[in-house]
Amino acid sequence: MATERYNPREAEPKWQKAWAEAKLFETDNDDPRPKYYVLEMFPYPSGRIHIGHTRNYTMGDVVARHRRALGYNVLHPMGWDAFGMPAENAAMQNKVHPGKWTYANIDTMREQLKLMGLSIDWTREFATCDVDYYHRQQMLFLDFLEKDLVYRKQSKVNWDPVDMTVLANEQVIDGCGWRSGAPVEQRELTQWFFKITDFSQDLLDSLDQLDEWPEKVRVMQRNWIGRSEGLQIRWELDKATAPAGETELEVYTTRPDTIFGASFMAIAADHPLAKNVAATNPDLAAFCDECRRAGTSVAALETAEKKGFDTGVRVVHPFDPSWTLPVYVANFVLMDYGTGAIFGCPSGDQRDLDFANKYGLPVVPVVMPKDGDAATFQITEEAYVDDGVMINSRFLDGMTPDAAFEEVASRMEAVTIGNQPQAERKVRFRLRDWGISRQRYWGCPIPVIHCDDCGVVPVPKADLPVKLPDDIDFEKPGNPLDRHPTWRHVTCPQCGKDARRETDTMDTFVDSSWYFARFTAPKADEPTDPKAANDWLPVDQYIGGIEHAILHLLYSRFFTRAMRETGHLDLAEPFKGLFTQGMVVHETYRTGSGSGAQWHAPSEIRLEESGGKRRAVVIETGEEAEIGHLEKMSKSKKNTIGPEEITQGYGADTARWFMLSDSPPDRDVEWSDRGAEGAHRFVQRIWRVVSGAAGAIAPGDAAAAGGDGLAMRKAAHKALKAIGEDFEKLGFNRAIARVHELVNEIAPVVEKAASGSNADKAAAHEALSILVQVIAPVMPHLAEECWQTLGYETMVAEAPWPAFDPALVEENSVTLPVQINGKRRGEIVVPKDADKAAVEELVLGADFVTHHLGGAAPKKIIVVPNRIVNIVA
RNA sequence: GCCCCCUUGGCGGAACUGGUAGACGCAAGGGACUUAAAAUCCCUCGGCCUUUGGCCGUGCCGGUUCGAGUCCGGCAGGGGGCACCA
Repeated sequence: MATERYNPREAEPKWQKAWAEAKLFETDNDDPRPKYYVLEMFPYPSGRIHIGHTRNYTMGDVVARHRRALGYNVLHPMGWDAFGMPAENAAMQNKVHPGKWTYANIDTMREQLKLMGLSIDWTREFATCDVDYYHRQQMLFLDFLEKDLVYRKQSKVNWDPVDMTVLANEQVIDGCGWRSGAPVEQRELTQWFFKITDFSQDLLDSLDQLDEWPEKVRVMQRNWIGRSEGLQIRWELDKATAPAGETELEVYTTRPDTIFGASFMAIAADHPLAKNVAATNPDLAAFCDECRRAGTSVAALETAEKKGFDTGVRVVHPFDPSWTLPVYVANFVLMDYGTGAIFGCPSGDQRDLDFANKYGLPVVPVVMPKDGDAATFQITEEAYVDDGVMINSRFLDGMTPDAAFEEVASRMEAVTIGNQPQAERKVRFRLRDWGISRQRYWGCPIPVIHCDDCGVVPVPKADLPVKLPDDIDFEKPGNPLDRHPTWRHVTCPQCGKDARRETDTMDTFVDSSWYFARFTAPKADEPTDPKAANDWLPVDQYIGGIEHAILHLLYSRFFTRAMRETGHLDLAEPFKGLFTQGMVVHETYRTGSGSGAQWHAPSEIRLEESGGKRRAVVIETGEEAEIGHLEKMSKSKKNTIGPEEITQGYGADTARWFMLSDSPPDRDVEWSDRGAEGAHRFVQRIWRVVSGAAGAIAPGDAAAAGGDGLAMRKAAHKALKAIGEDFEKLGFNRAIARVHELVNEIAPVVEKAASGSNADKAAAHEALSILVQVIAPVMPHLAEECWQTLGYETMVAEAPWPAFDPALVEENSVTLPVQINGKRRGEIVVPKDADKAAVEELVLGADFVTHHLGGAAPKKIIVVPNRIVNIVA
């Protein structure tokens, strides 16, 4: 039967309209069926969607459609992470209001997303820059403030002295501001912080329960929280060298066992002792300034050359009053960590060793391998960091480091100096409180007022929202909120006098730390409807990029706990299942180099192949472009493919199918036109198989089918079982491979069945129905078209997932490979679950076995039931 | 610098919990159909050899095991994160 080609340009809009009219994807909170919440990390509205974005929405959509078919009440919402710097950059460059720019982008991107046929409940959509949303975020802030989860303290920022603005780490390039090029300073500002450290231990312990998270994300979070058990030690300053008013230096260490290997103390440039000495020592003051000019990021500090400056101050060793050690200011010690001071043990730490070698400080080995020789064991270029035995450590000699730790700790705890023990055991966390102040316009205003008399006064809830003013200009440097003529002037809600609004806005990570809760009741007056939040949360399956493995996920875990303390919901962990997907990458095309470099979009390029070498030619100019590496799709490198380019040609289903084929979902996938072509061929093949047979087959008594018909049913039911399991494990690429296998198996049989018995026709109808249902989550439009063609009157999007017949899935015999000495020599067919004795007998009777054994008796026969046989000769 | 991940044919990848390495797809080559092209269908497709068979082969070196892509130790290469990008 001749059939027309499947036309996605016609079918896709048609079915999207049909779904929308039937309101199939609008979710009712009161639906009594079991709930399933699937969520993809919402996008930043940067301008246009490219198919890189759509891959994870497609994954979520497959999960959503599959779960819906399994009978769940599915929540699958979408929104916009809409505050942030790019809007301000656009405002400065294009003189367009950040809000206007953002909402225009959202409109464009929503339309693009809709082309993909995602089963999203659009009635719940919001953007975090909607006043309705940030109004509720301000309510949360006030509740947190009341519960003592928010406070202010001094903290450092990257300050651009020319642009008069605070810079993000990414805006600091080689120590200079990206726009002004001026050297960046570190400035202390009073800023707002969330007390995430209140939950350090709980955030750490609860990771063990998140067993549907990738192990690597849990490891990253564990390291980030960084729990350590150590000793806080007070070192007495040598009176002859101590500056006025200073008597001791407090140091935190996780290795008190190495105390006899100590050869120097290192303190942060901002340590009070450093500041004290610097006041009378201009050279030190200059060195401290230099340290402050380095970036604020750990990576910048750690990769910078290790430098120190001797303060001249000496400390006295706690176990030897005659032993003094120098105190250095060092550029790798951070005031935020521990006490801002460490003792350096060069033999046991590579960084300390490098430092000691540079400044000619002693290196005394204190731990050596168990079988080492204490008399000759030396450390010169490489520190010894492993376990072993203590040496050169007086009363610790011969102990393990662990025992030495205990010994030092208990001796020092027992010594009292000035009414306090000399040392204290302390659990510390690397995790720092979350600084949320941003000196920017395009963010959620922090709802407080500064009054000269009353201090910091929260904005009364009745006065919320504190709205961002619309009339702003980005012409001048600095924060537009600061220099707005009227916005910041208010009366104090407590005393009625003139007061000033807080002009800091919130970190955009705050916006994304509770949006998943807001989706459960997006129109509620309070931040959440606690019943809806508790019913829906935790999110059953959260899908997003690995780049959010630490901050976004940790902040959201904190927020959920804080919202529980303030009564907005009643759970601790927001995301039950987490999946981190890979990116879609594409090669880049560049002409010119350096500052004259120009990037070209794939659509502007023609690829040629000659002599086994690929060449890229710019179509318009004929110029050859350099083919660059596979990179994440980005606007700046122009290596993006938009969904329209696909939907206008092959259709959304082809793009969805291609993006989930081949590459496992947690790895990157390379977009290639050939791959997309291949995916589209398969779309047409399914259409051909289904539409070609549909008119000649009909539902009926499929169970009566034998021979090919039975084989076809077995193939379909086996595939159905396997694909269902793959979808549950998010094994989309495996599911797709199985669909290919299924089509390969049934296509020839279906054709014959069209002219066969009624039982064969029924078997073909059943097999094709199963095929259509298993492809429906990935290729929903094609599936609807096929479903209709097969004679169904309802849509496949609302059809329940079919059940496989266990009898058709079970095999009663199994092919066992037979190895002799670990090499495969042949195979035998045995009944399923045959016992070992029977298998051994069969194996020993096989020709190829007797041939290989050459008459000798086997030493041993290993039979792994239903798996393999290995004969040891 | 620290932490984490990855490495299997020409390419993307499959292989459940240590049990037939290369499923499935892409590309390539050959054939059928066609006046021709597209589309479609069929065959071949890790390497080597003395080819109804055999040897080698999962980044490299070593180990555990009857058996290792999978586990352990070491090394190399590539990628990601590092607190104001989102």
